[in-house]
Amino acid sequence: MIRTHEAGTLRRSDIGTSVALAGWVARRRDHGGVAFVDLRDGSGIAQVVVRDLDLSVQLESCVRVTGTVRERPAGNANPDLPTGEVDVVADSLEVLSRAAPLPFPVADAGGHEVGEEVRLKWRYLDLRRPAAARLLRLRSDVTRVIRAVMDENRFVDIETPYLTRSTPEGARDFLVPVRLQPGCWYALPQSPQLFKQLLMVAGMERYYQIARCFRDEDFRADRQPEFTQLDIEMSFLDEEDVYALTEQLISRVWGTVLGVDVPTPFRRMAYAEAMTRYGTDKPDLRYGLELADLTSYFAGTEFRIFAAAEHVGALVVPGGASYPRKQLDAWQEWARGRGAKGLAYALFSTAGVPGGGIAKNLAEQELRGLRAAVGAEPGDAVFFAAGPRRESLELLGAFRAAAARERGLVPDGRWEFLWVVDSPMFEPTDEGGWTSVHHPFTAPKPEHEAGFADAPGQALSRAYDVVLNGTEIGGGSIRIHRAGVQQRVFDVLGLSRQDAEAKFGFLLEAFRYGPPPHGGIAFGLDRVCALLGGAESIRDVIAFPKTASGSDPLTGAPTPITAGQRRDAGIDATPSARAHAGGPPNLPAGETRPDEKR
RNA sequence: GGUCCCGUGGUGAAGUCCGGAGUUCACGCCGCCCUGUCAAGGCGGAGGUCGCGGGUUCGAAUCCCGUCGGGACCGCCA
Repeated sequence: MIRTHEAGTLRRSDIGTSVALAGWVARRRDHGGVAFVDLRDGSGIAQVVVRDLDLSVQLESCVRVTGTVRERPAGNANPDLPTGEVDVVADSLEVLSRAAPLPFPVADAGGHEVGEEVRLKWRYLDLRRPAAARLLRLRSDVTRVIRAVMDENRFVDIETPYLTRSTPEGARDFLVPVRLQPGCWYALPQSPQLFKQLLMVAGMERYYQIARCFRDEDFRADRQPEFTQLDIEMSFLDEEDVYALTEQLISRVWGTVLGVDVPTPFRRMAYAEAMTRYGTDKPDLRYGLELADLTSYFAGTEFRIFAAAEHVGALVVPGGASYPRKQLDAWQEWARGRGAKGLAYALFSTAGVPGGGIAKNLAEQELRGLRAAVGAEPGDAVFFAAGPRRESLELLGAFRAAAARERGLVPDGRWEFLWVVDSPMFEPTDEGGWTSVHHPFTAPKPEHEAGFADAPGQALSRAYDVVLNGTEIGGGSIRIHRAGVQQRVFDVLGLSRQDAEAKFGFLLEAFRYGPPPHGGIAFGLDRVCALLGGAESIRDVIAFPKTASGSDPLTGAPTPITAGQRRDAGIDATPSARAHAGGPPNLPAGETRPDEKR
């Protein structure tokens, strides 16, 4: 090594030692006769004292310094630095490589944020900043703990293909042309779902993988076209085995990475209860603010909007009576942005009397009992949503989260884990049919196994989601392992035998050979790391993330291809009859083969 | 596919609503001064197609239309 010590490790005990350091010039303070250089390497920063040496070097140049560790003169220690009691008096300073003028300040001078696009274009400079580098190191800590726990539980780490065919998730696939079979395409996996089930048929019993997944859908702050799952599948298990393993994993990760003690077991809540109390299937339990159901309270009301509604829900906003007009209008605008007509409200005066908003539309005795009915205090505001039950609940659920943020009711440093269980197997489609809430291989609860086909809307599944602070960080299910049950699910989904065969015939074939009862779970590793690190976006925990339009400012990807590449890849080729006969084409879910349409 | 916000020297912002000379602030950069700073300090200086195109106007960073890029959200992502 060309250095003897790491800069951030120097302490009083090193005083008197001759050292060689190598790193980057983070900052320079030149007093003429004496100058100070903050030398940064991966371990931290040490101050180098330079006299009579050439310092004419751009910040962020890479340098090697030799010198002696000295105690700083009395009164000159810097308590903000771990190395602040010492400095290195340089006797040589060698420029290993010069830096060009910087596109943005790497050391956070001025305290201002740098635009994300600029940081991503020079991501390698961005990552020199300790705050950015910290998140990648944290991610590495997380995966190390995960692998340790999975190993202790005798799980087998197995890689599955990235060049494959469509899996049954509902998202669009990324496609890869196949030169050797012009006109044929691989799909990148949306998850290893089918492969891990095949591995259970294969008798691997305990599988896990930290797997890249690909989905060609629009972005969000917590979505990227490629993202990472911790993917787990087990044979001969029931839900409790998944819960126990998950809780062990999470408490170890939180304990090791953050030093936080996560109590187990986690709370559990039925899907229906979560929807009713919080208006979402991933409630944030760091604060109260539960929804109120006023449907029966307003059963006989003269107020048409409430009288006509299937459901009248309400949310009390503490202190909301003092909202200025502007804020009340902003909430209306917020609701319209979510496709609602608005958010009716009433304000409780300090005497507890409701007024404002829709109060004038309500009868005397309705107003009199309102505060007790919704559980409001004087000075609070109550907001109403009336309409179809699910829509009303979801609007209030979203409003609950927004209002909690706006009111400052979301506490820092709390980790509220929750299992959401007993979710429905199916939900209605716009076309009047049914679609899987989870995926088509999710087993029904035993009490719904016989009758789920007769009342698909009532059937509950053996699916489970882990929710943390209002974010879904993982989900999975016990799978169907019996052909008859699987066939009845396909029937409910309106999937013909032919379609089922075309989409995942290879899985059904595998299930003819004694598949074990099995199930599993997958965690969104990027989200987990973002939450652990306090990052605002999963982009911050990905080394080289993409922007919202899917481009990478650093490499410039994606790029057009040349005519030659296009020809070689066989993009425009018609698949040969032989290739076509080799198997059904990669088709998006819900579409039939072109030849079946005729 | 839709809604909203943003785009101004290298960086971050103000200026835009209400048109009047590229104006301002902080950081960075260049030069000079400075022997204990740590966001060092002082003095001086350079640096801008106001994302791009079109329109309105005597005159556009500012108003209008379009477009590109970034971000947030809805749809979508089981």
